[in-house]
Amino acid sequence: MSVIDYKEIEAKWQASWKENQVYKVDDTSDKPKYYVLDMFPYPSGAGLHVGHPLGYIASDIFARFKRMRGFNVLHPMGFDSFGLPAEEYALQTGVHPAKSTEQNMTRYLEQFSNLGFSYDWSRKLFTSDPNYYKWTQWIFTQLFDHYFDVKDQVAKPIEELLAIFKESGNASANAATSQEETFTAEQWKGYSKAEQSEILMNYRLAFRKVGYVNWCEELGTVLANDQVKDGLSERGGYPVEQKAMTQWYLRITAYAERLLNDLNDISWSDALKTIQGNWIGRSEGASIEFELDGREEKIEIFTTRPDTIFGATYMVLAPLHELVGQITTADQKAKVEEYVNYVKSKSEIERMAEKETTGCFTGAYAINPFTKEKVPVWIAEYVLKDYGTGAIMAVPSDDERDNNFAKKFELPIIEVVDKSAHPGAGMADKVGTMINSGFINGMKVKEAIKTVCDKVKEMGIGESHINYKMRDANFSRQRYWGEPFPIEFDGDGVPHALSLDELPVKLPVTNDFKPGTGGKSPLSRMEEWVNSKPGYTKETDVMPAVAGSSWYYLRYMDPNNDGTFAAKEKIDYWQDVDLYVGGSEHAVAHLMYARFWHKFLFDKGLVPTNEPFKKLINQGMIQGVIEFIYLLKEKEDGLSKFICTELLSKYGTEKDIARIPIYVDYVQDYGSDKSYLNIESIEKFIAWRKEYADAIFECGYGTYHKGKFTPKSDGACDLHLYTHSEVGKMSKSKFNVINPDDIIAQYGTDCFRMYEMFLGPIEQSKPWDTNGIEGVSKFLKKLISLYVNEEGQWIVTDEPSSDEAKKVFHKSLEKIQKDILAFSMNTGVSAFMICINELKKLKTHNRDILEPLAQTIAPFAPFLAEELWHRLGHEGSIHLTKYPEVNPQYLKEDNFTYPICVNGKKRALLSLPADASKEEIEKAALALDEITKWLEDKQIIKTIVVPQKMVNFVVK
RNA sequence: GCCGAAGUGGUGGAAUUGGUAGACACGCUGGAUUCAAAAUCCAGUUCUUUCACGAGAGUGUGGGUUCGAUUCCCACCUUCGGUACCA
Repeated sequence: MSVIDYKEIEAKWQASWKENQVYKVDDTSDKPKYYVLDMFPYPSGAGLHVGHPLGYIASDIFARFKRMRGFNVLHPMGFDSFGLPAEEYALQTGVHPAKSTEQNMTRYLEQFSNLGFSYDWSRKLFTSDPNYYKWTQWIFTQLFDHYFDVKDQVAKPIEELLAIFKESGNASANAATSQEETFTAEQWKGYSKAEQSEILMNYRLAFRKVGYVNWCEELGTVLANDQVKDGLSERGGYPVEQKAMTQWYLRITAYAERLLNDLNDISWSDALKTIQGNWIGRSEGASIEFELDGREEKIEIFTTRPDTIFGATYMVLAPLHELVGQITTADQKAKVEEYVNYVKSKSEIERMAEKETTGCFTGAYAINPFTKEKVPVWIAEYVLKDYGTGAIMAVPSDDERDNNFAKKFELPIIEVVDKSAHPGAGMADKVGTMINSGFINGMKVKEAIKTVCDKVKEMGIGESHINYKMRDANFSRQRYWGEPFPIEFDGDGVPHALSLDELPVKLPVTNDFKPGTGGKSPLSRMEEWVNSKPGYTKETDVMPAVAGSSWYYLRYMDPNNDGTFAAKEKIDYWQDVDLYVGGSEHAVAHLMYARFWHKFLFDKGLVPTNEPFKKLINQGMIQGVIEFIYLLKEKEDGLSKFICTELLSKYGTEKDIARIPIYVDYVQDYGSDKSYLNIESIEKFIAWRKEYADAIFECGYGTYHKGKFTPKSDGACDLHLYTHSEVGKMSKSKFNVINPDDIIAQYGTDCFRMYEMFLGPIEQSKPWDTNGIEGVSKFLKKLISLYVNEEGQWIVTDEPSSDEAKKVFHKSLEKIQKDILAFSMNTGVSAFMICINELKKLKTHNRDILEPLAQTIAPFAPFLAEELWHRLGHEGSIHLTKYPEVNPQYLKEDNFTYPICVNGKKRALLSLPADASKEEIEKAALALDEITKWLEDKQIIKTIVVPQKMVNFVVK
């Protein structure tokens, strides 16, 4: 037992900090502001797991450091409390999501408190709170009421667009749009209200269009991608197909250019910027129309290589392209339908990952506008409906996938680019000289691209076009536990945004969360709610979880404001997030949507900055071990059968076997190569999954069935059913969540905090283990022993410390500060360990070192530091004191130890004065016996002397 | 498939702009203390070879640039994250 009882001091200081509101922050101050934000968690039923605090601890250290460095630090926390798991739980148990979510939040709050974070809890928010989602809904109505002016690159009120339509139709409007037809002012005025509304949908930043969802007929519901495995529903294993449905979307594509360009202005990692850039996927090219042989319809394609059009020997449409049904010939109809059904049974990700080349001929032919040749029109899963125009001209000579496809289906390949002058250039490289290409023969690729673009424009069949891979964001969920849309439809089915005084549209209370009919949300069945306003019906879809998280960082600035989403003067003070820390798994979705919303609010003059998160750090994930047991897909004599991993080959291939994840706690030696289930484990498993009570469990030593173990031969060992272990995300659905609670109870919060930091670089992912925690625990005890002896006596003296001890401290202080600023917390902890080891050796008990030492470690070990501070005789919190300054006087080194190398290999060490000249260094090195023996009979060709680095002799 | 990241002792990891590979810990081995254990302290611990001194090899694999490469370049392998409805 340590001389300081961490449980006692944790309770004491938690209460004291709360009572004295140590971490409460004002919205005005003479100090410079600093905003440190953590990605808020979804309050899962499994509780906060050991992966969450990794980023939270690091940002807390940073926030505490900044505070002690004289900044006014905003460091808030809240909950992303809308989400699918709570609704799934409600479906299974009948517990209302609001209730389970609240319970989970209470649990999280306790865990947060135990972790000693310096959050200003008076700013707590959660996205499922009507006082919060009122403003989420309000921002949505603003998106609905705006369009994007492409020329000015700014959002404008829809009224301005209406004025343009009335004045001169839509041809002159520079708006981001999905509208294809043009109309005149007269035509516009002649349209009905419903028709006008339909057209405006093609302009609004929040709009409705048809999109595809994962539809499961058996379950009567729409499924998340996460809930679909191998084309079957995870729950029940029923078929899932792509179903068309009218849904809400956000026109994020309008902001693509700004989202891309403004990446240059923010301090994010290059990797993350690259990911976002690739996600936006800007590509320059041309859209070109191909006529169909003997038909009215035309196929519009997008290509980045218009120069290769003479090599376009076939066309490919996305299988879900609307033209497919129209152009397919009678004799190909059956085959095409079969193929489309096959594609519909697969998720997009599965289709993209498909290694095998698949496709189907439609029977139709298009006309290459330049060669006038008839080219066959195919459909294939490698062309995606939502990318570009959902159709391509295939040029097998210059595109890898087209090439594979052409080879497989024996389609012609015409070489059109001579790359002989560019050895090593790949198919996709835009270099070479055009051949077999009519009027562009002999041109360089770049020139040919421009020439073809000009030509198609002249011919009236196309134009230069910038395409983005990024798609508009599907914003509808056919679910209950999300923000209701602030939208009502009138008698003509025209949607209207509700005004602010009608918000929030509260989620109706119900205990029945089953989906509505035809894939509609559960809300559709609540007729009273849907029809509460005479003559109107409410939208019954709800918003996705990204809605609430797209602007929450602004609400923290003014969390309780009922008159606006956040008061202007408070936003003007806090501006934006200076440092944002969160998991790398959010690299695109959340960060892209939040940037989009922020830019929209900026356009409206509601926020003063163009980007929300100045600096961002992506922490790696703490992974868990996922344990699986193998279940035969076919029952044996009507009984389920689980088999040991070692028997896998006996029972056929992976195809015949399902992998069932199991609670890691049930598994013996989990995570190791030899993880296994014994009889006790199986009994726990059966108690949990009662449907397997009758199952047979077979391992190499025997079988277990209904409580009885039958060995295979006499004297066989116990049951050892080996399991399959994998490393993966910690998740409730994988039954592998490890909570920090037990570790904190055993070692204390300060130790847990420092251990998580000691694990390794913050950005790196790694599986959780507690192997090294003893070392950190010992370190803290050693630290305490500088202040208090084993008998519990206070041993700090007022005598001045030695220069040697001061040197140790100030060198450590310098390193630690540098590490905190670089977010290199693991090396910071190491620096503390080295510092304490040396101070211990020097028997340092002097107040002039131990006081600043306590302040130095305060951001890392807040409880212990506070306790020591008070025992040192101070009133008030250590966390509100000023961080110690480095005294450069103690950083100087008199000597440097040189490695002396021969041919790059270290042969000796030599300590010399730090200011020794090159000549002196060389001379001293050559005098060493260890070196002369390597130089005998050899000739020195070159001598490299780098002061304060090394010496190298090159010999022959 | 595509995009991004990582790969260093038995383990987690360290190593300024290319300059002593393995800091700091865990584990292990031996010793001290103890009736014994825990705890604590001391010493050792990349591998091969050697009684030892020493020598050789070594940062996922294969090449390259350099006096010198964990670090830079090329090709590949493995693992993890994302891939638009998990959050």
